[in-house]
Amino acid sequence: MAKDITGRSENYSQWYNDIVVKADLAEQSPVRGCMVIKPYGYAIWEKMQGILDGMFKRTGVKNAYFPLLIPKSFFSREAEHVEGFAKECAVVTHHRLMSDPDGPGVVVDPSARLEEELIVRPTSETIIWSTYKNWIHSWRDLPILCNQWCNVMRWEMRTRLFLRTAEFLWQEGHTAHATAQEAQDEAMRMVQVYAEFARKYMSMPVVVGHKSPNERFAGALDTLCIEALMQDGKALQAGTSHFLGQNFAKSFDVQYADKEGNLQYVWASSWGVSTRLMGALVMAHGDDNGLVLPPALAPIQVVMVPIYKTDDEHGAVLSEMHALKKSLEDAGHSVEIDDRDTLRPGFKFAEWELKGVPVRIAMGPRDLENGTAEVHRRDTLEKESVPVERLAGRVADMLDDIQKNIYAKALKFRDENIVKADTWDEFKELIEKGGFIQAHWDGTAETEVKIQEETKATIRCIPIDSAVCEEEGKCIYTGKPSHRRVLFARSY
RNA sequence: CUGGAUGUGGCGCAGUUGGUAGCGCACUUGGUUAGGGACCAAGAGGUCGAAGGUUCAAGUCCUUUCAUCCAGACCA
Repeated sequence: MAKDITGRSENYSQWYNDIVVKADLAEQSPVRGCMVIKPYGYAIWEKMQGILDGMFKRTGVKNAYFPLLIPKSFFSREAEHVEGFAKECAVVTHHRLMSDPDGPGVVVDPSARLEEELIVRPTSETIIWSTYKNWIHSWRDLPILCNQWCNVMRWEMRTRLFLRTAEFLWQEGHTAHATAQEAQDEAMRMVQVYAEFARKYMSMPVVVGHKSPNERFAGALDTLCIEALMQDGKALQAGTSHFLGQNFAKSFDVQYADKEGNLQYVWASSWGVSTRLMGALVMAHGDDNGLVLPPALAPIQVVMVPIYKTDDEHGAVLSEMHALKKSLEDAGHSVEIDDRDTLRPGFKFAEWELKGVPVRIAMGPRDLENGTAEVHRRDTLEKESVPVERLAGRVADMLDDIQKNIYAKALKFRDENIVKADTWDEFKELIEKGGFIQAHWDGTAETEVKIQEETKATIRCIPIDSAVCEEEGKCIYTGKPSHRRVLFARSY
């Protein structure tokens, strides 16, 4: 009911929601548009955080934390930036509650109105740049490479768990540099970090590219992104990295004295990924049995299910399992023994599959007799009987293989769904099938908007790492000359 | 804000021409089971989104209102 790109798609939302809820990742909170991330889901996010954080730090980035609330006036400074966000924000207007004079409960104390409203951050550029002003005086203070892990809030009209929620968790990096080149390099470096993370750890292929001017982040001169293809044929923007030029430096008056003693505005980049990556993970690999987690991000990589009838058998299986667990843990795997005695094995099998645990080991009296264990892998659903002494090695190989296999599978899927369109009719037909379409575009915003209006397709990116796109041609919509193909898709 | 739909135990739903609420799952207890989502028995749980109206009688009809979901506008 979930996957193939040709048929359904109406059921896909349902499938996605089911998995997110049933696999214990998250649920809707009573507050409209907000989300409760449950322990199992959060454990995956923590793994993502840990890996990304390490990758950032290896490039010299340091973590910091800036306030949740931003004075409204800060948003009046950078006109272009404000255009992008100001409309859909939560605003704090009062600072005190009082008992309701007309009954039980509390009301907002009208006398506690703030002189200046505070905005719940939709992103932190403004507060960070107003702070950077104090940090930056000389060329010796640069570059500044800061990241923060935090929550942000955007008052979205329609929300979907992980993919679009009013409040979400993310990291936002904000860097300040002496030269345009350095800031551009930083933006490029970070989008490559995101691409590596997606490919290596999430086992999710991505296309790296530039956003068209229309799709650019408000206030940016260039926006780089990674775009992934979901199993229903829609694209998902999984991370962005912006070259901000001197816009914020000028708005917040951040200047430094260069080696010659001249005052210069600094150059900026910002970059971020969010809990949306969780949604990407679900949609990139999930199947009809539930979630499929890449071993690198699975909170539990191996789950063991004991099978027994009598107490004696239970004890024997369990002691064998504890020994195996130890050897697997010594090899660096995270292992859990599911010893809940109220549930039957079949139920546990189904439940752990739903949660996407990569490898399952079942052991029962039969195995004890033979000195084996039944090993099951989540990605292919194949079972094999493995002698206990070879188990540790087999599991290590299998985890490795799953990580690679689901990448290969996702890559194959994506490559099968990147097609070229050379005429407008062809384009309109292909876009209905889903997937990425490589097509020529005349480079104008008007054409882009027209194409979107007629087909709901947007330019996902102008790829930087695809030689196929470099060629002369004619815009599919206007017929005007074009020097390269760009990537179109319908998207989340 | 525009268009469509839905509100009934924790979840998913049924409820006919109005007659005073029922099913599945989950839950509790006891037992039998256990190598792919067990079964039997007993039990607990709802003033049917809210307010008002029609009627001898409203989950059902009428009015108002609120909420949620889907499709748009906005967006990572």
